[in-house]
Amino acid sequence: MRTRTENVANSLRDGILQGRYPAGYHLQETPLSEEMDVSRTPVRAALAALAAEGLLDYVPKRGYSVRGFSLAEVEATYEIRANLEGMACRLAAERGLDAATCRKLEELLAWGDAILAHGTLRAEDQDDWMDMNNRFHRGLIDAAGNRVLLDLIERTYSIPLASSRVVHWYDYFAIKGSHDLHRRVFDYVRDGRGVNAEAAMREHILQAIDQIRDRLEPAGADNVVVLNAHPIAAGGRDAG
Amino acid sequence: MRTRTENVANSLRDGILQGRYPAGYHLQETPLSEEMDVSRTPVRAALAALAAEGLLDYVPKRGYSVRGFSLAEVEATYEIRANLEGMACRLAAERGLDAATCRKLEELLAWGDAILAHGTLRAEDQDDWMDMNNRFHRGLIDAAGNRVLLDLIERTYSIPLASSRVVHWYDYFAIKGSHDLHRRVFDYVRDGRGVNAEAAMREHILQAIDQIRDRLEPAGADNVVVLNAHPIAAGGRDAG
DNA sequence: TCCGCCAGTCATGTATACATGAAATTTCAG
DNA sequence: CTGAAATTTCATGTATACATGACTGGCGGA
Repeated sequence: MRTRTENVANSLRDGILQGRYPAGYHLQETPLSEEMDVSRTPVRAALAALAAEGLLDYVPKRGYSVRGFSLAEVEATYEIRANLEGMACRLAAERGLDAATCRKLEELLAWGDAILAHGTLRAEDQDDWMDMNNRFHRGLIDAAGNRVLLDLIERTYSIPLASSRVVHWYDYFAIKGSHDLHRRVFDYVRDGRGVNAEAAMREHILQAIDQIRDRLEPAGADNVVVLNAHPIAAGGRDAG
Repeated sequence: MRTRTENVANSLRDGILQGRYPAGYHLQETPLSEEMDVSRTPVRAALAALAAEGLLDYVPKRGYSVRGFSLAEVEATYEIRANLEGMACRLAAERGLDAATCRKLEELLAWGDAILAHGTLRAEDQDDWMDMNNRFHRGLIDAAGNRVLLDLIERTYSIPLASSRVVHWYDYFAIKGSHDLHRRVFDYVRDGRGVNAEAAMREHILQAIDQIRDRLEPAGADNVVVLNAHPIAAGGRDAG
């Protein structure tokens, strides 16, 4: 973290993703600047950045409010991610992996093997898994060598329930299946089989939708803070 | 245009898309604020907004530079747009068109019929066509009722050569073919045939890639200002 | 009682001064 | 003359004061 703007943006992003600021909440510059002990300038810049990421709604002269997401939007996000990351794998396969990338991905797969070797999901491994998973996906996306694709994929990660920090860490066999697909994707990419790589990555990501749905529907959609948006409405300055 | 920030952003966006600021050009706050006769504050906000749109590169403490796009990136953008807008049509078909939307889309199709009725492409019709085309696509996307999808699609429009302002207005039969596909897409959506609607929209957008390629390759990629990025490099403060 | 106008309040928009730190230049040792 | 360290320069980062305009609440008329 270099600039205060970045600090504030990270702090706000955490707050939003953790649900500390509920959907519709009106984020005001002055209170935030006092809480964070900076001036309004970096707060304004951070709010603008988060709005551009899609986490906030913005209306000129009215300010920023926390955006909500419907279950349909979360599902669409996963479907889109599946398409985009699948495409990235296809491009990476067509382009070919350089030796360093190949080695790095193999190491990440070995890391995954190590985590799963216990035969059960240990809570203390969850962060490691998330880290490994993010690096693996990112490695493949980078291997596609297409920044437009990277940008759009990153944007799908910014949607709360589709965030790369969300790991559905409760079913050993689901995680194991994920890892197996990682390996298959890698093999396909390495062997230049773009179409197969694309399909395998799509399958891998689309599985996550079911996990999301399984988790949300029994709980009821209202239980999820990020759902059901209430953008700043006329006639309610501090609505939220 | 309400705020100065928006004015500056629009002005800069035009300049970038028209190639007045070449790829790699370092946009500095003070000179811009003097040119545009505003303070640095709205200029900064506008630069941040354009960077978030993906038109500029940003490095903390170094500033903003015009981003370049490779032909591969432009092609990928169209492929992605084809997927996303196809998906939008599928969702719209599954959801069903309300009467007002249905009527509006039919009017837009009739507008297209009228433009093409001359049997030849008249230069003065180009803006009308672009307007009609944008409204038609936007109408379908809105009908999908999914803002995440809308956001991502809009982002694909912000890439220079994939911008909604680019119309390949030089081949009557290509335009006529476009229009016929519009009509087929609409019919499928209206009739609730989501899969067909998706396929037709994909076909429609993927055709544009060929037109882009046909236009760029004979001219040589270097002829195109937005290609071949030169992001701000270490050792070149005013590198351009 | 209800509607609409008016002024007050306050959040956002903008200008400007100062702080910070990266790049360019100069200086000096070898 | 070469190279590196110190200095200078200046663009960006931040704080703060002021401007603008949207919501609020009260007043008066219907």
